[in-house]
Amino acid sequence: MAFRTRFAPSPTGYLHIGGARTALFSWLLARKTGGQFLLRIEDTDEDRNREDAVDAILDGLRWLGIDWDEGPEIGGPHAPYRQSERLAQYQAVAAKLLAEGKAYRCDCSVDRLAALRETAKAEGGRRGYDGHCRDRDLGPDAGSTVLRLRVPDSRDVLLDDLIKGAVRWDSAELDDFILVRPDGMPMYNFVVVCDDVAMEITHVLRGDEHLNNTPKQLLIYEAMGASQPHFGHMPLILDDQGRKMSKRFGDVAVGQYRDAGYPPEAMINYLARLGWAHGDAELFGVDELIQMFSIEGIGASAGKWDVQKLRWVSGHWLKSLPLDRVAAAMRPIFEARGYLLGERWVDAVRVLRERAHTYAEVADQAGVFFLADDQLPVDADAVATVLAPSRELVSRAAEAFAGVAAWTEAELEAAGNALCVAEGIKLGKLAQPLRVALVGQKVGPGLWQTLFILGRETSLRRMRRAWS
RNA sequence: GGUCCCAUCGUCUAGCGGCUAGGACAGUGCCCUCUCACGGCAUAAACAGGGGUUCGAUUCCCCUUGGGACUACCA
Repeated sequence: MAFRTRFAPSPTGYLHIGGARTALFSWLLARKTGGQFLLRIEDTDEDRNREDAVDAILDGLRWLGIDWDEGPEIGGPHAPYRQSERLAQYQAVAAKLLAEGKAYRCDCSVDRLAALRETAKAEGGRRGYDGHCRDRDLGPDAGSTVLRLRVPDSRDVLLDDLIKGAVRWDSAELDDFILVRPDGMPMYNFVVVCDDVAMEITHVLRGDEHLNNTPKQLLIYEAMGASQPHFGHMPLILDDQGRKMSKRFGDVAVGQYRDAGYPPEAMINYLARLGWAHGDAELFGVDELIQMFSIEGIGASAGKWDVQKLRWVSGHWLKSLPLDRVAAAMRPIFEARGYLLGERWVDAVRVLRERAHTYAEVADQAGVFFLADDQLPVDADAVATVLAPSRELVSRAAEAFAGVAAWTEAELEAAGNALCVAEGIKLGKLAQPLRVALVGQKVGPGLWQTLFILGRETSLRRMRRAWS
């Protein structure tokens, strides 16, 4: 069966990792079943409605490689895909509900409502709104009115959730909630249902925080006489405090991870594994995910965001992706740092990615190759304790390497080993001071690789100068 | 407060009545080695508690406890 799924973010200005994950799961389901994945912008709240806020979300999805079959920018058979442009449709549904007596007008003041909520809370729960206008049958000339749904007095509202299983509510717990505001702007629960019906969505995957909205929406489907889609409420992503991930925690926008140098493949892989499992497998490429993904594999309990594991996953992809892809991703990062890329910069990427976990780490370590000598951060302590006692040796090494015919790792290694034999020392005795001379640090890639990437000229210059 | 959800190593999880409770990240130790990484090997680490059901519960049911979400004329 082909699923029609959707992701319906509100324009917050960034793609939240929780949203990214529900989008990913929904997308995976659509791709797996040969169905469609749609994107819809929930922008009925005029207060926060900016075009660039939408773009940030689209950019995040695009970066992850999540494409949509219908939605902003590409349109589709159910256009428009912005709720702010679908007002007429909601009004038509509202008018029908009103005409059929499924909904009614209410002119209670916000003050009265607030007072009602207060007492309801103080007295221990139940409805906040008392149904005051329920049977007053207010007409169109009643002034400022909201439209409320007539909720059954006390009846079971059942949900068979794809992830949570059977959930039941008593409609007595629900208010005659508001469908449309006095100014004609429809409320969230109402538009969601209208759109999911209109767009023929078959499977709704969304965050757990929406579980309590579901009975209201179920009642709206009933009032509309529309058939309901399947619902799956995904467990939340928690921060290290065990709370729902929020801006307050720090890095909740996928853009922050992109900027921090995580490859999208890593983000996809980690996001997928957080809350979903396929046996013991940990590493998944997108194609594998599409093939392996299943709703049954989604867990019911919330999970904590673990940057350590993300980093490990990222390290895997950094090493596994085609070298040219990684190099292409690295280039702008190198340039942004003002690196002077020599002819062997791709070799540097090849060597460095084996020891890094993110693009940023590669860039950090690449400085020793691409920064001018006087820009290099030199470890003074290393120079004093490791290099200084062996300056003579390093300068003899410079002459030995100067005689190498072809500046290749193999030749360099041969020359280095020959020098050790001639000096009667072990490689370690030569390598450490040499490394400090070459890169100004005690740690770094293998000596032969370092020499090769640095090139003859720079290598010899740094050995001869030896930071003195 | 009310409604709802959740509960296996520190973390992500496997388990779908009978297992020495498995894997991965992180931790620790060893190996590899020109350093740091990478990698390899090893090690430590969990079924929240109490009742049931059952020949037998991590697994099914109930309660307790603990966590979380929601509780707008926001989405």
